[in-house]
Amino acid sequence: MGDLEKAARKAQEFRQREREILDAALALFLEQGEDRVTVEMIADRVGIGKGTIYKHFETKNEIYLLLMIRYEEDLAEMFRQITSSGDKESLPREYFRFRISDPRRYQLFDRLENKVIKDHAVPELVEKLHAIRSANLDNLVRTIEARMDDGTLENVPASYHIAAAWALVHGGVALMESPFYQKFIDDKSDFLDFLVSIGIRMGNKGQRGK
Amino acid sequence: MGDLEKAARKAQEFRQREREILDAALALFLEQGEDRVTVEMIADRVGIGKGTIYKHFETKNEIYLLLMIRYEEDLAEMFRQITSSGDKESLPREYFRFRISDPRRYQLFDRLENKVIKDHAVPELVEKLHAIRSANLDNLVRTIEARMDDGTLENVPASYHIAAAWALVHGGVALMESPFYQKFIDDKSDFLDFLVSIGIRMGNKGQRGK
Amino acid sequence: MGDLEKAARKAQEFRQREREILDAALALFLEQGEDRVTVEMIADRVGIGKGTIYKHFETKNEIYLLLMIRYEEDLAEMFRQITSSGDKESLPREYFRFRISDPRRYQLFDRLENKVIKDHAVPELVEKLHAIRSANLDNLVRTIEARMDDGTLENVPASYHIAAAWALVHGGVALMESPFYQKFIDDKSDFLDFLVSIGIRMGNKGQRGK
Amino acid sequence: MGDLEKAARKAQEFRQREREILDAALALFLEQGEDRVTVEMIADRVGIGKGTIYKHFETKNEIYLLLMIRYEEDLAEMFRQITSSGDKESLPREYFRFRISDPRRYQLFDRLENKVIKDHAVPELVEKLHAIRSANLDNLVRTIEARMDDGTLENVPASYHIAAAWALVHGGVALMESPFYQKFIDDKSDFLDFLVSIGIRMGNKGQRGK
DNA sequence: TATGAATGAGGCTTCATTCAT
DNA sequence: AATGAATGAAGCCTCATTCAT
Repeated sequence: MGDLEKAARKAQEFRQREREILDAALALFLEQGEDRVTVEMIADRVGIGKGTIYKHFETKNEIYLLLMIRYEEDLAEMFRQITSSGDKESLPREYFRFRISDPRRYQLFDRLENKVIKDHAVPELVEKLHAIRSANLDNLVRTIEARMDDGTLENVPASYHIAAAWALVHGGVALMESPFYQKFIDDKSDFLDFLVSIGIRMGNKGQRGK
Repeated sequence: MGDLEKAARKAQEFRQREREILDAALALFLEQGEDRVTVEMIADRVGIGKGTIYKHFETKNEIYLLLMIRYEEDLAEMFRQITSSGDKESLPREYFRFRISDPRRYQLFDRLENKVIKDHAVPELVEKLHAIRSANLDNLVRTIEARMDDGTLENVPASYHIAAAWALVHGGVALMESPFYQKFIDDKSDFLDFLVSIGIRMGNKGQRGK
Repeated sequence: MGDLEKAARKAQEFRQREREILDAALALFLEQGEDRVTVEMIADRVGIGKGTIYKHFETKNEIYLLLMIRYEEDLAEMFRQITSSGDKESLPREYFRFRISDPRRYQLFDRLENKVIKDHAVPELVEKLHAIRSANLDNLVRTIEARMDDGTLENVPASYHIAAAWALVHGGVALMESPFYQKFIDDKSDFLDFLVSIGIRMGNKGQRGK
Repeated sequence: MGDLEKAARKAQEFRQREREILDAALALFLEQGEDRVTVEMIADRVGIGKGTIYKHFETKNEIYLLLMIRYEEDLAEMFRQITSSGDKESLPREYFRFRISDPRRYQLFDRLENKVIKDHAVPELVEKLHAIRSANLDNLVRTIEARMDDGTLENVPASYHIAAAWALVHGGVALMESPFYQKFIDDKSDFLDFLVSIGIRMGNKGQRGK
């Protein structure tokens, strides 16, 4: 095996370890809440030393950000696949399906983003995160605009439709994850149908003011 | 002045101080974020010693809870007033108006509740909080049920209507407070109109499946 | 005892503890070198908890500076006493005597000052330190200027005389503290006499160019 | 090319690399201060791996020492050249000129020597350093003694003259490098003239007691 | 020989809570 | 009741050194 090959393998392993760390961190954050998880706990779960984590990430905040960026990049990847498959119509639906698919993570990231921004931590990465998200939303915007041209959707800025859907999803997730409201709703799946039906007709034309 | 009177005054002063502490704590939490606020900072703002705070509250978590309970009790009080004024119809509207009226606080409490529950802290108070909230929601439920009898609202469990509205409000607040989405929406007040219009027709009859 | 008295005593005790911490820190720095001394070691020597140190000082760097400021203030105090005793003539001699009197400390502070400045740490205190030192040197300058008017000293800016003496003292201290040069000089006290004689005639008039 | 030649070339390359490492280390120490420079930074600047450094030096302290030894050996080399050129008279002047020529380095090494000695690190190398320095100083001693025989210099042990000059240089350097004293002296080059004039007449005969 | 990933002891600092006065 | 000094567990991060490849 040549030296070049070796180096490539090493680099690969390094990236693999990075992924392991991020996976472990994410799992722990979800299980115990980010505040309760120390860098040492992450290291222990991966089975490496504390210091090793700092070969991969400068600070704990960077781990937060990288996790969020990875999430947003997964979304971008999904968008790319859908776009190349020609089924642009399904973009918004898939977008929100993705977001809801793992509500705990969704909430975690929301919390983390707020915290990181409040701390003015790692601003370059925050910017990067927002750039990716912006690009993703741009895709959505274009799809929505096409639908407004169809006349299906009420003719307001496309961002309104997206934001409103985002809000409903965000609120729905918070609701379903809240210990209190879980008791308040008897039949969760039935309620979710109700919520989805609201979401679907939310921006439809001819509804307003009715 | 008799001893009894004196004791009564003292007790009153004690309760007054408790209120001051809670007010200071709330103000600081909103200004700086709960993680950045130490018990000492609260004491300093009230102008008392740190130890005194622990004469009133057992732990910092208790302060969190008491703040939330006070909020929920304010809601209960509002409900009582509206009910006694006979204008039961306006209950839901006022409920959500109240929640939105101070979005920062609304989010703070949401965060705190999740944290406190995750920590299994002060469970008696959590229960109390939930009990008050349940009573409040019961009031709403009754009003909503009346409207469904009218035929105005779609005939699903009343909790669905409430929860859906809660979700939309919750999501809307998160949206408007998020640094990222603030940039995404150009004309905030116009968007809010849009969101409100959705909220209003959300559970109206005859919409579903359209 | 009144409450006021009590408070005063407490304040006094607090300041006393501060002094204890500084004394312990200084002793340890001199014994082991500042890099080897941890905050915990200082606390242990005083017989208090680590956290207590941070009630008195914000950072380890602040301890460094406070130590230096105290030293410079002791000098100022000495100056005040000499001035009030009317014997202004002896100011320079006493100044340098003081500096040499504890060479280890003198060197420690020199090292600390350089380090703290390189780290841009606690700039307000650095400024304060320099302000006090400036005031002290101003006193010296005035005395020196008087001597130049006498015609005893060569007529150059007074700061030259002071700085030259400072340099000789600084170098002499470094020499006497250096393990290597200690071996190089056989009879230390004889050499010191030699050095002092140089210092004394250093700035005398009519020497230059000879 | 024979195996022997190859081995020789390898050995030479190895020594060359050692020099590169030391150069990089010195440059970094001067730029950033020794405490801020990690072994990794040195390796990066040379463009090699961190581990390689440990093939050349056992510890970071050894790097310190080797740097100082190299400096002292450069001095020895200079001495050898001057001696062979027959101009022994200029030895002391050149010695001090050399020391002052790079004041930052001079101070760095002083700091390092003190640190290393305090840590009892690599005693063999410390000894070696001191041996070379002793030899260098012996050369100086002999020159000085010749001058005392001339009657130019006051008749004290030669080491006194050397040590006194060393002290003045050391102090002068500290002065000129100190942020504080830099402000204290207005016209630096004028002051340096003053200091040099002191140095020149410092040990001259017939001055003492004046 | 060269590498650089991995290590983990060790340092600084924070802050909720306690307790003697 | 009120105080605030004292505590120490706990967290984040650094970096010289090791060692398997």
